[in-house]
This record gives sequence, C-alpha cells and structure tokens, in this order.
Amino acid sequence: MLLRIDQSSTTPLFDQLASSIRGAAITGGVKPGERLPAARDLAESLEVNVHTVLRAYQLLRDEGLVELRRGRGAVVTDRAERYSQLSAAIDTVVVEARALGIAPDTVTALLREALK
Amino acid sequence: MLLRIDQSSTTPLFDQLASSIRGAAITGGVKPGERLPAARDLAESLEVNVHTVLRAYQLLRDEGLVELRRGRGAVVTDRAERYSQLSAAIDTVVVEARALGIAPDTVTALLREALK
DNA sequence: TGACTTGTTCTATTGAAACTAGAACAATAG
DNA sequence: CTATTGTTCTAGTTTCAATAGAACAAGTCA
Repeated sequence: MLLRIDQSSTTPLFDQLASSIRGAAITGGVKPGERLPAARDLAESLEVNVHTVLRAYQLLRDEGLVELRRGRGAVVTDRAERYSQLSAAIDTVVVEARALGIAPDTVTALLREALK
Repeated sequence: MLLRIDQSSTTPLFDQLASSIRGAAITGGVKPGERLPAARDLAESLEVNVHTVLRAYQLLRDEGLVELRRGRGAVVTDRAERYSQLSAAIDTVVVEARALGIAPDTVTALLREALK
C-alpha cells in the first residue's frame, strides 16, 4: 500500500492520511482483514507525528473502516465494500464537474450543501 | 432569498454563507443579474463581521458565480446554470450514501479523493 | 459636479484547531 | 513474561477564522 502525504497542502495531515487509506481500501489496495502499519512505524516513514497517524486511524475507526486494538494494530473491516458501491456515483459527479469546468472545492461545497 | 448561519457549527461562517448563496443560485432563489445585499447590510442582519461576508462574496467571485464592483455590489452571473447541471449527479450520490449509511463527512472525503 | 454607496486594502487582536512532543499507561500478541 | 501497539494526558507552537476599526477607490445617482 502506497501512502503519500503533502506537507505543503492546506488540508490537515491526518485528513490526507485517512483519505489515502480510505482510497486504498476502496480500490482494493488493502483488503478486509489486512493490517495497517503500526502507528509509530508509519509516523516515522511519513515523517509526521505519531499522534497525527493515530488521529487518522481513529477517524477511520469512527467510520467503521478499521478496528483498533492494542498490541494488534489497525485492521481493515469488510465495510470497505460498501464504500466502493458509491464509487460509480461519485465518478459521475467528477466527470461532469470537470466537463463543466467547476473547481474541486466548489464541487465539494455543493455536495456538502446537498448532504445537509 | 433566505440566508441562514449556524454560529455553533464547526464549518467556517464564510463557508456556510457562500454555500447558502450558491444553493440559492442553483435552486433559482437568486437569478442571474440579481443583486445580493450589500456586505455591510448582510453582516448586520446575520450578526457577523463585514469581513466575513466579504470573504464569502470573494469566494463566490473566484468561482465566477458573482461579480463584485464598488458602488454596485455583488451581482449574480449566469454561471449558476452550469452548477445546476451537476445537481442530478450529486443527488444520486446523496441518495446512495444515505442508503448505505455512510456519514456525510465520509462522503465528502471520498469525493475530495476522487477529485484529486 | 458632488454626495452617497459599496467593495478593497491594511493593521491588529482573540480564540480555536492542527501539529508536534514527550511521557506514562493498558491490552493484546507471541 | 516480554515486546508490541493503541490510549490518554499535558503542553507548546503555528496557522487560520473571526472580529474590529480605519482609510481608500471606484462606481451610482440625483
């Protein structure tokens, strides 16, 4: 699994990390039952703080995407399959938004508004 | 046009305001050529700072949704029509996400990832 | 023309949140 | 039992949203 972090981005690091893992879970990069790297290890390889990684893990736990247990680490659940069912609908939005020349931030704002 | 602001929300006020106006532009609440309230007036009625309103206006200007001119105020452009073309696709995402029991924040995160 | 309206720009302060850092702790694995 | 790994706590730094006040510039309109 390839995880990338952009230190210069304005979006929070823990958010980037969570999104990255989420994406991997959906595309099959990580499969249910698979174990994510230990927070301390991942923090070191990404050159961020342990707390930042743990926060990302906890976010994914709140979403039901991973289970966290001391001594065992973070394990991916089978809930990722549900997320992948949304992919087609989301891809349609992305394609149309690009065709219309609408900026990414604007598209997410429109979605947030529609979700309220 | 009805604009609401939730002071207790974690999302920035200028963001809420921009989304609210954007929504109004899409649903036809405000039409192209129509003029938005003067920043000073809107700030007073919403009980927020003038700068907060102006920041929302400037965000919408960057999106091409309004034009700002001194002495004239903020005028809605006809670009709003483009945005409405996305509505159907976005609605589909919202419906599916709700059916799958996926949290709003998660859905927006998935979209952001797909837009990268 | 001249007064008024309205956005633009500037400086400054406050409060919240992200990130980093270090340490002690608790549950699980092997 | 020992090592691993997440949990919790305190704390300091930085960034950004929001507020506030003031001066300024470009347009409106009588």
